Parts: sequence; C-alpha cells; structure tokens
Amino acid sequence: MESTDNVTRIERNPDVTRQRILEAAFLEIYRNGFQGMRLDEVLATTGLTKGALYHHFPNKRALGYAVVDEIILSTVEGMWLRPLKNAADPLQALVSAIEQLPDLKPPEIIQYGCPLNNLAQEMSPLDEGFRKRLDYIFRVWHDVTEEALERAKQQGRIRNDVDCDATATFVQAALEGCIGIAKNAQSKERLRICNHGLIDYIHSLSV
Amino acid sequence: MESTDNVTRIERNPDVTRQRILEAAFLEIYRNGFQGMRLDEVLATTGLTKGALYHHFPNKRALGYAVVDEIILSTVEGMWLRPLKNAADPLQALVSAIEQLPDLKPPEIIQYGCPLNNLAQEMSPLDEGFRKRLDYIFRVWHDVTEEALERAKQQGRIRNDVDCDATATFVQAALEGCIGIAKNAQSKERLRICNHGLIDYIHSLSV
DNA sequence: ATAGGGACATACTAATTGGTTTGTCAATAG
DNA sequence: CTATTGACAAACCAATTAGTATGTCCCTAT
Repeated sequence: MESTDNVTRIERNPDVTRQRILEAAFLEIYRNGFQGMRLDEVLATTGLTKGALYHHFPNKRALGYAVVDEIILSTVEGMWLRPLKNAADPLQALVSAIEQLPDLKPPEIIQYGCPLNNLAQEMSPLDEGFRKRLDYIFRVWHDVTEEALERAKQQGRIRNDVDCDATATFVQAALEGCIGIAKNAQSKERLRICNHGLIDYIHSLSV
Repeated sequence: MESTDNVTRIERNPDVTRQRILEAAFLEIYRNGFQGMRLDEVLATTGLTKGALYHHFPNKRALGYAVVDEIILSTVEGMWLRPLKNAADPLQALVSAIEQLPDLKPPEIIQYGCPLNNLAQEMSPLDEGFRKRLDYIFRVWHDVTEEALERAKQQGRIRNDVDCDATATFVQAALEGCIGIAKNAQSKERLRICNHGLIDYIHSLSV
C-alpha cells in the first residue's frame, strides 16, 4: 500500500487552485472594481504566489474575463435563470426573486451592489472584451425574463398588449437602479421601498 | 498709459485655472472613474503642471470631492432641479426631462452613462466622503422630484394614494438603471425603450 | 524700492503594481 | 531509470503614479 494522504499533503489540485484564484479575484473586483483589484491582494488571500496566478491566467485582464464568464454568470443563473425558467407561476417567481433581494445571506448587496452591474458600469466603456461578456449575461437574463412574461401573458396574468421584450428590459434596468440607489444610500430600507415600486409596476401590467 | 494686454500675456487667473482643472478632472473621472483618473492626464489636457494642481488642491481625493460638489451638482441642477422646480405642469416637465435624455448634445450618455451614478457606484463603498457628497445630490434631486409629484397630485394629475416619496425614489432608480443598461448595450435605442417603460409607469400613477 | 506671498513650473522621490525570469519538486511517459 | 512537463514558489524588473521640494516670476502692500 502506498502512502496516500500523508501529513500536510501539498495540495496540487490545479482545478481547485484555479477556482480559488477566481473566487478571490471575484471578491476583490466586487469590492474594489476591476481597476481597483490588486493581484497582490488576491495572492495574499489565497496564499498563492505570482507563479501560480500567471500559470493559470496570462494576465490581469484574462483573469477578469474568467471571473465574468464563470463566477458572475453562474451566480446570475442561480439567482434568476433557474428560478424563472420552469416556474409554474412565472409572474410570482419574478416578484419573489425581487422581494428576497434585500435579505440575501450576506448583506453585501446593500454595501457593494450588484456584481454584474458594478463591473458593467465600470468596464463597458473601457474594454470591449468586458462589455461583450457582460452584455451576453444581460441578454441571457433578459431573454429568460421576457420568456417568463410571455408565459404570464398566456396565463392571462398580464395584459395582451404588454411588450414583453421592452418590459423585460425595463424590469432589468429598474432592478439594477434600485440596487444602486440602495447601495449609495447604504440602506436596506431604501432597497425595499424601491423594489416595491418595481413590483407595483409589474402589477400594473395585469389586466 | 501702461502696457496692457501685451503679446502672449501670461494668464494668471487662479479662478479660471482652478475651473479648468476641475473640468478636465471631471472628464477624466467621467470616462475612467475616479480610481482610473490619472493626474498626469488632467495636467496634460490643461497644459498645467503638478505645481498648479497641488497649489489648488491638497491631493487627488480633494480634487475628486470638488468635482462632485461643484461640477456634478451644478450639472444636476441644470438638468433636473431647475426644469422641475417651477414648472407649471410638473408631471409633464418630469416626462420631458426623461424623454430628452437620449438626445443630449454630446451623445456621451450612451457611451459613459450618468456621471453622478457612475461615481456613486464606484466610490460609495470605498470612501465615505464621496458617499456623503453623492448622497446629498441624490437627496436634493429626490426632494425636488417628490415635490413635483406632490404638486401633480394637488393638480389631480396623479392618484391621491400615490406615495410621492417612494415614487420619487423609484423614478430616480429606474432612470439610472435605464442609463446603465443602455450604456452597457451601447445603444441609444435601448435607452429610448427603457425610458418608455419608465414613462409608462409614471402614467400609471394617473387617476 | 523692497519684502512677502500668491500662482505657478521643474525636477525629483518613494511606493505601488503588473508582469517576467528562474528555480524547484513531484508525477508521468517512455 | 530517466527525461519531460505541469504546477507552482521566489526573486526580480520596469513602468507608472501620487505626492514633494525647490525655484521663479509677478503683483501688491508698506
């Protein structure tokens, strides 16, 4: 029998290492923006070194892209796409998703806002690579929302003359706006009030 | 008679110099964010030097604060406060202000978004000085909007049960959200569509 | 006339930071 | 058994950048 899992096994799991870098980078970006993220800080929190980082990613920008493509996208999928996708009552699923925003497990939304929108507002005008990737996520999210509205229409829950495409865009915009306002005010209450306005709007789509 | 206005008069107008620095800094912040703004770039565009900048401002942060307090505040005043303040038809004034957004003289809104919200999203979690100053502007803007809604209510233009405070907050949020979405999509058309949703909402407040 | 200070210019510094180079060690292929 | 390569570590580098120290010029008060 060989010595497996000995004392202080040197962890040489590249996939895990890569993921750890990604998650640390995500947090840094979330808190400081992409330009504000420091690679040294990412390495400090992971306990890794430059060698590891540049082995997995060619440069800072590529790391940022990977954070978008993997971390942020999957977060949006978990929070919005999956709940809306096959909901029996899509309109209620939409409202529920909005309502539970202020009370997410870590109350970081109030402090740091929406990771997707933060990065979009910062980097879209500066880097087309970021913009395209973020735009893709916005589009996927939009399409799922539009589809949910379409189904609500077929269920007779909202008026027949509602433009689901435009409405999905506005819901998206209003939601990001609410989070932004709450973030600047540093107030969970503002997020609730603001979201309530959005829910009112959604209800105004009813017959 | 003394020699006035001679050849290549050395301009020594400190107020003008200060203003030039402020405006150049504003543009740099608008395009790159505060963290992305480089003092050297501000100096290059103004043709000034470090000596001039640090004579008028103690450090980079103070320059950023001054940009908020002077440039951004006065911009908001010109675009929102003044038009809403004494409008005979406040509801229409509000809608008009929103409608003319996509067609501002320099089409930079589509490319760079809202200077106020950009800075708020970037700096609010990082610097309390920025947050307070930006929050003040948001509050002033909110209050004027709320007041306009209140007058619209007294005119019988909107329902009596409308919560003008909450509605003003939501209008603000939705507006910033629309600009943000349009900025990421780099599409004036999206701003129009999105704004239309907001105007629909405002109309839904009618009796 | 002159002393002082406001309004800058010029040159320099220190620290940060993204990125590179070289080295090490273990697993695997041949 | 050995050569190679993947997965990192450690040390180093070059450029950027906010901030400083010093110097100059002109206007104004005395």
